[in-house]
Amino acid sequence: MIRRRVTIDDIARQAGVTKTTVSRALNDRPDVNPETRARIAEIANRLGYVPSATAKVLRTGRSRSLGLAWPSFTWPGILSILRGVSDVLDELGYQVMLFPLGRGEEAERDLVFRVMPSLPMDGLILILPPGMLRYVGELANRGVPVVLIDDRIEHRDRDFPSVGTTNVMGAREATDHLLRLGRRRIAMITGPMDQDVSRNRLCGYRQALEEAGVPYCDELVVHGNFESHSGRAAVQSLLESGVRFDALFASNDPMALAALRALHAAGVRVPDHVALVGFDDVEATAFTIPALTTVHQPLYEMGAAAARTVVAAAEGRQIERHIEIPTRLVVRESCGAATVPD
Amino acid sequence: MIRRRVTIDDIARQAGVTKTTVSRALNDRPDVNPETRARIAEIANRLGYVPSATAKVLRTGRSRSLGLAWPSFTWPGILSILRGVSDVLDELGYQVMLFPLGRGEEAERDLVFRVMPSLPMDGLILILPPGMLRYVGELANRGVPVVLIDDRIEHRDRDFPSVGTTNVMGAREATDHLLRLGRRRIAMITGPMDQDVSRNRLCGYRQALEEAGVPYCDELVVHGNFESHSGRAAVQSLLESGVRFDALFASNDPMALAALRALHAAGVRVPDHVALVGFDDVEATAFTIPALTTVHQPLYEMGAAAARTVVAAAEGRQIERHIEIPTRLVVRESCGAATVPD
DNA sequence: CTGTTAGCGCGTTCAG
DNA sequence: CTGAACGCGCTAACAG
Repeated sequence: MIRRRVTIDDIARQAGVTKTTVSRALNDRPDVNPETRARIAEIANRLGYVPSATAKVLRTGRSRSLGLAWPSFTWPGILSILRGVSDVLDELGYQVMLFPLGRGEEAERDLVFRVMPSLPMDGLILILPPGMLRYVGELANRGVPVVLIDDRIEHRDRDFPSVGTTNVMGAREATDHLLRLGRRRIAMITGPMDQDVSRNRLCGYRQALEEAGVPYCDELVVHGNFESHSGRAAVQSLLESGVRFDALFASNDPMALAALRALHAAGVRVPDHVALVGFDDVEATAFTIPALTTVHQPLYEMGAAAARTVVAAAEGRQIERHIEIPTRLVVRESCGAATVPD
Repeated sequence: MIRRRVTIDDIARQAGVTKTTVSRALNDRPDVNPETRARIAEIANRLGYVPSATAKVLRTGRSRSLGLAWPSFTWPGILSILRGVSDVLDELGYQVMLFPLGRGEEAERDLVFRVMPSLPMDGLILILPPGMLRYVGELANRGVPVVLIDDRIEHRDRDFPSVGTTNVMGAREATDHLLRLGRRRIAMITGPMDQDVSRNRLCGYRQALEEAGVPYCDELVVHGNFESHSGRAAVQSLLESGVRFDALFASNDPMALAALRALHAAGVRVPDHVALVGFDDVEATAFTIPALTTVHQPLYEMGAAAARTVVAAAEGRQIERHIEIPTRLVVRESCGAATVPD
């Protein structure tokens, strides 16, 4: 059985006032007689009144809901971000609407020119692969609060605020960890060098070596592309080249996992012969044997920070242009910890 | 610079007609002069008109958007479901709003009594942990289309339609695979026996044995609780009991992964000494050495099916009460395949 | 402290 | 084929 929706008019009638007064009372506005307010609250409650978000939006232009644009196809890490966003927004009383960007550029255009103007979103959180920022700048022009989450880019001063992480420092800590364990011939598998993130992680690696006074050695650095198979290829090429190495730092976990497997297949023992470190802290790293030491990306926290930022912007508060959340080294078994000096 | 929103009134004025006509033209209604229609379309386009979803909802009561209630805290599998839902809804032109249920029962009540009546959702997809179905029945009463996704319950005839999977058959196939490989002493780690899913998977195991004429053996069955550590405990208890076994079927992957590790630690070789199979096909299973054979849960497809179903219901079409999507055995290395007879 | 009036943008009668 | 008038539910001037 479907009964008609209870409106402020119904309450007004029962309370013997106008809907204006009801509206004021229910929204905790000043200038309402405490008694009247109480009476209205009681009636609203008794009638099971629930405000119509739609009508409110139409009138006020604000909806307490945000869009979350995500590349639905990729990468499990997105789940952590989503959780971070969702938890914070839930707490702040905001709703989240999901916009998959799987269709690529067309989807982005749709979002910017059709969906956002149509739907009542107070702001937008973007989780975009690098290079997909074709149209979203337009939103910033239009005054829509937008925050970008990207573990790959450490950019300030772009079109809109962003949340990132410390790729350089993460890589430096990882490398440093290997150095402290006494490893000196540390090989590295990079990501695709046209991406900031790859350059940054390589940079961190070099910094650590330099600080430790260990010479950088070109033949120890092999280029990968963040895909699993390139991790395997990298190991093969290292082994074939005959270059000696006692540690391996892979720029991301999929490559590290593949490397582990390739080393295993070649009879190289981890961590005895070669200590291995990855980057990202994907779920699987905890389950391999040996479990993989890796650099944890604070994705949950990044999502949470982005959510807080965009809400702040939507509510007209001042916000930071760029927030950077530190990575954290997760030491597991693949480095043969135990013997850490300090 | 913020310009005022373009409305049908603006178009009407330019076209020299009323907004009534514009509305009709833009919504592909009959009874509009083709010329007028074309002219209106042209003007709308030129002005960059975007309909206000809010106003439409207020007027029509339908929003082309659905709610997706999810227990944000748990289980990576949720990502696949989310993708399935999101992809289908994107294709059908529906929006998805996320409702985290992390706060538990209170969150559910909120959703049912505050959020759904307030927001203009045409339907709701529920991903709920078993036992959390306290208030949602009320939505069904109110005529809101609701579909439940649950890999754990194979229930028909409940309050609302549901999408599930074939736990019994999946377990039977897994066990059968081990039998075909010549294993006869197949141990099993169950889930918590108060859950349907655990009973079903055990049931599948027994069916397979029976069909193969292999006697069911009580001391080969150890009870776990789906948590990692219970997988380790189960292996320890099997080893300590001294019972001979040449295969192990774990009721889910976390337990299987832990079991792999425990066997490894005890010097038991997988698959040589013991063939191992899990259930769920979580990401990590592909990365262990040996990679884990497991039963794939069609989570993506379940999400997709649920989305299609709830849309159908929202649009007044007839729907099935229960959809069951088959599991699929993913053969990797932990059973020592190769020698499969047929 | 409260009521009157107006309108957010749209779809839908009911007349022509 | 088209227009006039109305209302979805709510908030915001402006009066009193």
